[in-house]
Amino acid sequence: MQITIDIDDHIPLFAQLVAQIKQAVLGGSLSPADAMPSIRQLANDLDLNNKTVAKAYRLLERDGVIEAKGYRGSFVHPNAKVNSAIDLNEWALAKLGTITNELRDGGVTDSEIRNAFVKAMNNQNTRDK
Amino acid sequence: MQITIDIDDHIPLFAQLVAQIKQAVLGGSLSPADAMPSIRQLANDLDLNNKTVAKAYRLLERDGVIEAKGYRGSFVHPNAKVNSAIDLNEWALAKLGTITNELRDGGVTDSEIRNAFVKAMNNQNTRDK
DNA sequence: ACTTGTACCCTTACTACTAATGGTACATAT
DNA sequence: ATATGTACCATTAGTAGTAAGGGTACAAGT
Repeated sequence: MQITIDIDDHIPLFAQLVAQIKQAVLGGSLSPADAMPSIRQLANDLDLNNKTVAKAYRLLERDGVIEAKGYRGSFVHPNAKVNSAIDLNEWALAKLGTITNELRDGGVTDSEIRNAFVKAMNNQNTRDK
Repeated sequence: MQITIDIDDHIPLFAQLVAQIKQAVLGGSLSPADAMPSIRQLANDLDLNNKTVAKAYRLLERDGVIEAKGYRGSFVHPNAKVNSAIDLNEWALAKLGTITNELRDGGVTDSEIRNAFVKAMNNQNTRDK
């Protein structure tokens, strides 16, 4: 597994990590059940902060690419290859692109769309609390 | 038509104006074909900036509550009463609330939803240019 | 001349995110 | 003891939106 981080890139560091690890899985250089380097280890190797790597790992686990097993470390998920091909962000982008188009076509202002969006997000937050 | 503006209210001034004018239409104190005060006139009366009133009028016209007739002034729209009951913002809120709920249930992070949203808005902008 | 809506220019103050960093601490195991 | 993922506390700097105000100008018509 080779990972190169470009701190001058406009893509966030954690996102570069996530993308490259998914690529490694898809390319076969990472296989299911392989042990991942520990968060602290990888952060040290790549000269990143623990938090940045931890964030990437958290997202990777949510996406079913790796499995965190507490003190035993993290491992490549059994279904990693399939799950790496699924892009939640693209899904979100497509979904949101569809309605924002619909709203704009309906005459709703960009400002109003943005306002309604933050309201929608806040409603969910208070609902969950 | 009585309008009271509360500058200490958290609701934006232009929004207070829009809401109260719609209320006046629904309540019957403003009827179709009635002449609206001019933007500058109303701004003066309510001690608001021209821009604030102009923004309210722009939104009211888009909603089909008033009709702007250039140098002749603005008038209450023939279908004002029906159109005043339609709330584009509520429609937008409902639409966006549905999608954001769906995305959150799908495991997408709030941050990711927000990022995808701004991306979706930007895509539309570049598409329109 | 005067008023109408409208369209630009720009500025101010505010709000709310984001990414990233740093530090501390915890339970769970070996 | 040591290492694991994880969960808090916090700050810094940057981005991007908002509402509102100020000014200037225009064409269209009276």
